[in-house]
Amino acid sequence: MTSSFSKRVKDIIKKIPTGKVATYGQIATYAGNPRASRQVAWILHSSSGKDNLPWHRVINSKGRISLPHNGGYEMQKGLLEEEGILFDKNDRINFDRYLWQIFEE
DNA sequence: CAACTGACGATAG
DNA sequence: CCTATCGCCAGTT
Repeated sequence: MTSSFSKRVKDIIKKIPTGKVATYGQIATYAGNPRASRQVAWILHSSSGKDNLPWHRVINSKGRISLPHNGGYEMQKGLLEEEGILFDKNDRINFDRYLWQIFEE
């Protein structure tokens, strides 16, 4: 079942520092598969509530939340704002300020 | 083993 | 900005 990839992804997500966000591509890349961004999303669905994953810190490459406005979008946005992550008027996150510099750790 | 599924990404128009 | 398409990969059925 849990191939090392999935485990690594969960591990990485847990390491995202408060006040920072990461993209699916980033996580997938860091986990060893630059093209497995979909699995990252899938894993979030699979175990965001089971493990204590800060799923709200994971966004898409556009700097936006992928969830529909009636399916968690507002909740995720609220959680991020509580951590000090603000959105611009296009509802996008400013990568220069909030993107997790994953290779610095 | 085959088909299907995704909270994606990049590209093309 | 938008939609349409294809690629990619792990996990399910």
